[in-house]
Amino acid sequence: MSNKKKIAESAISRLSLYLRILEDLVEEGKPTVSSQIMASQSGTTAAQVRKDLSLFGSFGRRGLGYSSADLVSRIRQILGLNRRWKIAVIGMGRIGSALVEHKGFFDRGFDIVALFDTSDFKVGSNVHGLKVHHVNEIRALVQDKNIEIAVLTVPVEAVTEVTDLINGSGVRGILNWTPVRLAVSQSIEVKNVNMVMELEALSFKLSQS
Amino acid sequence: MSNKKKIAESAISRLSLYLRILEDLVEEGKPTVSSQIMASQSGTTAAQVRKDLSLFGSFGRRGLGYSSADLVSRIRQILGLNRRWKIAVIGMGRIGSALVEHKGFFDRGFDIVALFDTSDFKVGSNVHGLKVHHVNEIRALVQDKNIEIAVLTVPVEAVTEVTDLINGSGVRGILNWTPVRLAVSQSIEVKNVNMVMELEALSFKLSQS
DNA sequence: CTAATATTGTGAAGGATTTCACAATCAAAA
DNA sequence: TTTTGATTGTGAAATCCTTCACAATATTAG
Repeated sequence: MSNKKKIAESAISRLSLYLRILEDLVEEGKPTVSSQIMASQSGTTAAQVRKDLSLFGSFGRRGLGYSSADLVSRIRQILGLNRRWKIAVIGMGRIGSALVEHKGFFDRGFDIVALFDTSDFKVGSNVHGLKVHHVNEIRALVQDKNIEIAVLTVPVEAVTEVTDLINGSGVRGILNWTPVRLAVSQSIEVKNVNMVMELEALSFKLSQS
Repeated sequence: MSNKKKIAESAISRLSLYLRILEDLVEEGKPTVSSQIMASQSGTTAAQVRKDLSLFGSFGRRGLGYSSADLVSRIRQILGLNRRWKIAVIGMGRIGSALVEHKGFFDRGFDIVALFDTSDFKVGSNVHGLKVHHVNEIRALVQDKNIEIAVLTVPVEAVTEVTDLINGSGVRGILNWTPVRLAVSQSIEVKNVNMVMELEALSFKLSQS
């Protein structure tokens, strides 16, 4: 499935947005939708919506618009959401545990199937019905349960140890909550989420005006 | 302070990144730093680093590089971090409460000074030493405490009610954790943080390869 | 004092993304 | 059947962002 055409990151996150909007429209019983409607609901332009979709094919009908239900399944297909993903959460601090108990992931196709921590105090305990394992067991459990994505919520001090364990474990993607650039093998996809950086961007904008 | 020159979002988040790197370098006692070092530590190019900085002035010395400490204070100035920001967290679910207890915000200049929720069950309780107020009190407390930023972690059903209360309350920026586009007055800056969208972007990349 | 080496700041080039604008197509109305 | 109105898909243009490349400037060594 090696697709050569380069797709912009920004196009992908808009697709994610369109998907949510379309699902709502289907729920509301709207059978068709125009690029204009999607644009206004997602805060972009109709041309942008059409261009984004055209990167992957011609899904609409001229003069008529798009079938909402069809577009939902097209976008799910494009984003790789026509299946479920197994994920591990590494780091059972406050944020890690809050994420585990968050229903939103399951609802959208992501199953949290394993939890890890470095502290002996937490290892062995239960979070939301799942046992917390020691990070040393990452490799074994990833292979055993076919886990492809790891959500990393450990403290900065633990990052080196944990990334070493993740490398070569079989994990293919990481959602990194730590404020550290991860030193992982090139083949692992990393997405960084950084609350403080977002607040700093807000701070910049507020200082401008 | 109305600066007309348009600065790219991406440049700002890199600046945030450089700041963290520079602070570490100062800590390590490195008095100067080159664009090359900043680049390799932040995963970009030396030219990009210099261009980013040059958007705001000439902070280095040819042949020598930049003074780490000076650059820290320049970037803090640029990002509006030469002051503390007061923030409110609205929505005391699992994620909201986890954020409140997270030390990282305080450490980097953001003080959580008020908490809100819609549920009578939670209102009146204490989270991390702060009383939880009813969202109806948003306006009064924002004005009283001079709060400028709100972090929104309420469930989707509550978004409309809460954004109505935020509009005109005096809040100037929102860090929005809900998967909903907020209908707020144009003068309010919104930054969206969406865990599921990040996972979907990972899903896309993993499906490509 | 001169040469060698390091490194910034920046205009210009190159590349990527967004917007424009319009032919193509469809349904419904006349 | 023809016209009208809606709407897509997409090259081309415009805009935005990144990279290149080099003059300018600093230090150090000889």
